[in-house]
Amino acid sequence: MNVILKSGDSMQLEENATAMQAALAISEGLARNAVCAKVNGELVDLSHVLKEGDSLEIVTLKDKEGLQVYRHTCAHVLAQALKTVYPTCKLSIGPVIDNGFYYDVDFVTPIAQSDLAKIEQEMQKIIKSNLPIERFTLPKEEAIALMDGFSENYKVELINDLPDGETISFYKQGNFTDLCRGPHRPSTGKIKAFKLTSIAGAYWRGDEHNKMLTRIYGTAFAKKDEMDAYFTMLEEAKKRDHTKLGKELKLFAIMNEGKGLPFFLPNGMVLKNTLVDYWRQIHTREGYVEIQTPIMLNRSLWETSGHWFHYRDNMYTTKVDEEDFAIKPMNCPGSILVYKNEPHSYKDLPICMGELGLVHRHEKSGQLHGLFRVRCFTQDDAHIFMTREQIKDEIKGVVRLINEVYTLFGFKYHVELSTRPENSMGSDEDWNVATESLRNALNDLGLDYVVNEGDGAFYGPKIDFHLEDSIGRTWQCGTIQLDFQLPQRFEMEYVGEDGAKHQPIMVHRVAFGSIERFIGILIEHFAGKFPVWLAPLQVKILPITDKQMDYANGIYAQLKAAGVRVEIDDRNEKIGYKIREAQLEKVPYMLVLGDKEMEAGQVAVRRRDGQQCVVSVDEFVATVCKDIADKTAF
RNA sequence: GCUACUGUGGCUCAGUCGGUAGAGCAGCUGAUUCGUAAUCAGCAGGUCGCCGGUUCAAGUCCGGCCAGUAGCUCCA
Repeated sequence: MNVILKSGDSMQLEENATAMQAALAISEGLARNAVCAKVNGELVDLSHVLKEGDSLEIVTLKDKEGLQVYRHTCAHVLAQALKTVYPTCKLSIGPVIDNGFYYDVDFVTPIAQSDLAKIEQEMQKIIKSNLPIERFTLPKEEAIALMDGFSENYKVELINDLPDGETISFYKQGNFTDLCRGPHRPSTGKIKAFKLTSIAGAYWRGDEHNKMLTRIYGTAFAKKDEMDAYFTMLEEAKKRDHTKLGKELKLFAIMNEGKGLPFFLPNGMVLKNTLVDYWRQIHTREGYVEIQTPIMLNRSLWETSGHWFHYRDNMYTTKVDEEDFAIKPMNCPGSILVYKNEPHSYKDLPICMGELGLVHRHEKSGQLHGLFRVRCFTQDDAHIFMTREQIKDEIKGVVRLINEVYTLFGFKYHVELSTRPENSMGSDEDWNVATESLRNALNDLGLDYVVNEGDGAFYGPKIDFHLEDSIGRTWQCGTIQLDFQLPQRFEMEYVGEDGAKHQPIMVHRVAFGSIERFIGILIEHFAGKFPVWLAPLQVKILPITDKQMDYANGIYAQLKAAGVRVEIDDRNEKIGYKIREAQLEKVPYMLVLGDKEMEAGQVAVRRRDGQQCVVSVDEFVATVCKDIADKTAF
């Protein structure tokens, strides 16, 4: 018989040959590295029997799918080890995730992190005994009976939810059998490098009303050095953790007196203000006006907006003079009141109203994390009020602006368009116009984007920006959301060309998202080594002895006059000590001043990255000023 | 909020079997005036997160609370 290979060539095989036999026929090396096969686009075991005309691809560990299957097999080894060490535990699910795998297990007595070593040892034994992994199938009823016999009630529940009449596949290795779609590597001995990394709680089926099971995380790699590289990468990520750097560089602090409520320290405040200055500059250029609305408004406003009923649990409220108030969790209602403060004509539109709004949201305590998830943060919010016809061009303007911001910081990003969800409000026509406008705006700009069908907000479709930091993690920051609901609830209007009243379309948008979160991301992205224009301290002058103090003071004054953030380290310390300290503070420029420089009217420049040069004072001032003006990074 | 883990001077951490706390850095004082990542010496600094319990005796064991970390759930 013949099968078609990935290359398009056909290969002749004996009748009833397996994928493994096909791999062997191609080459012994391929057979050795084979994890599973892809037959007619579906992943199958190597023991899969081929048929005439099948398309065949041998999957190895080099393929993403091959690595996933490998890790999945490792998850089964984990499960087998758990059943050996803890015979009374009950297994639930054990899938592959981005960098490894996990297994959710219900233990009679909880296990601890320290038990992982013992489990790993048992896994090693299973790997060493190189048990063959065999697939078999059963009809649904028998499958349930089998799992019931093992008292695996979670597995029984899973099978029960599968469609009637379906045959259920199982994988057996030694005395251990697990419900599984497969495929798997042919034997347990194929696992080379693995590690159990952590344990955590996880709800059965991801529902917080269900029992919490113990999740054991692990990872596996084809080779040990690949795994070592992975753990090294994690260590690197830890070094740039913004909570750690935030403390070391004295940028911000979160005190016990207010959890999730960050304090900005002087250095962090410089960073924040610099970002805000930049934000104002580009928004003014784009024709935005800026407003500020109160942090707290009365109940009737929040009833009109709907927050009082739908967002109550997350709002901080208070009662003053018998009247209920809420601290704003969002800026939009305030912005709408500003719009409604005077009548509008179609000639006024679009109105782009920006607000750096401080919002408070009572997020659950367990989800707070550094500056990434806080209870009080500043949104670089703006609302655009416009006519239906203006949607596309306005969206394009916002997308361009967000692109400009992310590009400046060197972030790559991807865009997602979310469309109408099931329980949405507004007419079909509104949704179509809006969604098409967003789509056309993205198409016009030639941007690639993913569509999330039905993932929009109930009040309108949206575009989200997910930015990628320097080590490949993604964060959702910018969003552009169309809103049909609030203009209606607040009875917003403008007078059209026809003299009649019309309802404006409203857009909510943020570029940074939350300034706090954005700063957190910047800290990690730059590992604390901010570009000169953002660095809290840009230049540190280091006189070698106090003989150079007058000279240092002169340079200090000159830099200060040029608007540079500069300090002199005038302590009686050796130059090596001063350099070390400035280096740890990650100051972009250090100026070493000794007799030589003083006599020549020069400065010895040491950059944070180790580069050194000697230049005239004027030349150095010009360099720094250019770095700041151009917002360049090094 | 849930599960697990953690909490010792400003920071990083040690503290054995329960016997009432230790280092380095930072700080202060003095000496040193020095050429590209730590000069030397001295001083000072802690109710061991908080509250309660067990014990002759608790940083250490137990319980509750507070806070942090990882993950889950959530982020209209």
